[in-house]
Amino acid sequence: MQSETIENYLKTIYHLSAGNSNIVNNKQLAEKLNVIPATVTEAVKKLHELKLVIYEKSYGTRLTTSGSKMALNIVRRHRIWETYLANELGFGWDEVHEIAEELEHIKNDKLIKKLSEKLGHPNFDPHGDPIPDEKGKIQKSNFIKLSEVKIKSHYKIMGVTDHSTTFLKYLEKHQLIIGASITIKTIEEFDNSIILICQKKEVSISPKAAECIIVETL
Amino acid sequence: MQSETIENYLKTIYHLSAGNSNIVNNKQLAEKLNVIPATVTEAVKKLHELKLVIYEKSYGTRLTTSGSKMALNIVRRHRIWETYLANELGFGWDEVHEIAEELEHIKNDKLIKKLSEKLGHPNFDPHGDPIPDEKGKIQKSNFIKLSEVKIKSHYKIMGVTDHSTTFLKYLEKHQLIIGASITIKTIEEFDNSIILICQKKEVSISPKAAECIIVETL
DNA sequence: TTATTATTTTTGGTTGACCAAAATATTAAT
DNA sequence: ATTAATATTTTGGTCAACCAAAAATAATAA
Repeated sequence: MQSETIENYLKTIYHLSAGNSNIVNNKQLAEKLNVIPATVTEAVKKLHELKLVIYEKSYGTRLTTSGSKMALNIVRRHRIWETYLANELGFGWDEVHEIAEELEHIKNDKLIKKLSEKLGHPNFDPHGDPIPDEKGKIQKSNFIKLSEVKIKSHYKIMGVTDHSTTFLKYLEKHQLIIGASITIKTIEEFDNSIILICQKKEVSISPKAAECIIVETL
Repeated sequence: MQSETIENYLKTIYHLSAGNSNIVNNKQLAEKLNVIPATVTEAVKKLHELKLVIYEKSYGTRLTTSGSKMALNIVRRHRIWETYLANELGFGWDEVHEIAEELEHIKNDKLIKKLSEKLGHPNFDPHGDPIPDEKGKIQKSNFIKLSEVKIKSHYKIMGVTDHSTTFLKYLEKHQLIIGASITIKTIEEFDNSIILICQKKEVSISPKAAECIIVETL
């Protein structure tokens, strides 16, 4: 198995299992990786052989300790590059994800070390996502999804979990900026839309979008 | 054909034909690309189909205009990255080549543009090799190989054509530094070694090494 | 100009990553 | 518990990039 293929599978399993070692099924994986489920079956069998995942037939796949270590390393590389592109090279935070998808596969520890150094060893990328350190440790915080907030409370927008250009454009349109403080006004009974105050403006956010926005409890 | 494979073939053909459209043969190509000649035959046939090279059976291969354009673009990316790694990230000039071999395949024009911009649009990389501009134009200069110098003349060391670590270590050992001024003392009749003065020290350079060192006539 | 050597090409085969369609499992619904 | 709907796996096959060995071609030397 090619190292880039392995990395893409591990990374995707990691994301789908939400960092924990939750079980991931073939269909989800196939969708994210743009292949058909049959291809995933083949792949996870091989990853099992390599002891990077535990694959249980017709049930699902989860990362082993060493698979998880590798995944965290890829996530680190990705997020370091994203941060570097945004902070040092002046890319917009809606542009960096795509480029980082390619850059993350360059395997040179010294390179990542230098980039991290230059950035002052950041713990979060421009999307607000945490950057694992060299050992894979993630700085955890009291971040929750916007869909989980309580009414009348105050939060700070910290990041997103969807990096698609369409979603980032949506945020821009609604003037939701990373770092902005928000107050939850109400939550619509009808459709669970969240009405919040951001930069003095009242904004309505759909439940789908709220699932993808990370806020910090203030 | 995969884009990375194409790029590696074009780049190698470019280098072996010394920038001109000289004919390159399969054996040379195979050696540089670490494949067997039979594999090269297959590949150049396909590149011919793609109109990136002109391949004449049992004779050799040369770049077409569009193949040359692509090759120059790859060379540009490679050298921009080398320069960036050395100048902005503090890598040694003997380390950058290897990393740039990977980075050169990331296709994002804006990225290279930003890097070049940050570097002040350099025309030469840390090895002294010229960096083609966006249009593929190479800044030419009165550079010659150290093996072609005249006795008693003065030159400046501008770069090398061999980027192997062993060679770069050799240079360091002989205190040959990019940018240093040198004077040719004599050329040994016996073996064509070049005796030169560099940083007040007398150094003897073998013909083989002299082939790989680029100097500028002062 | 033939013989020898070197290079190139052809032929047949492998491996990795994929797919389509058929066959099994699993899960959910009646 | 049986059927229907979903998800998974198996089977057979493709395509790109490679190799080994044999055959063909070209270059060089005798």
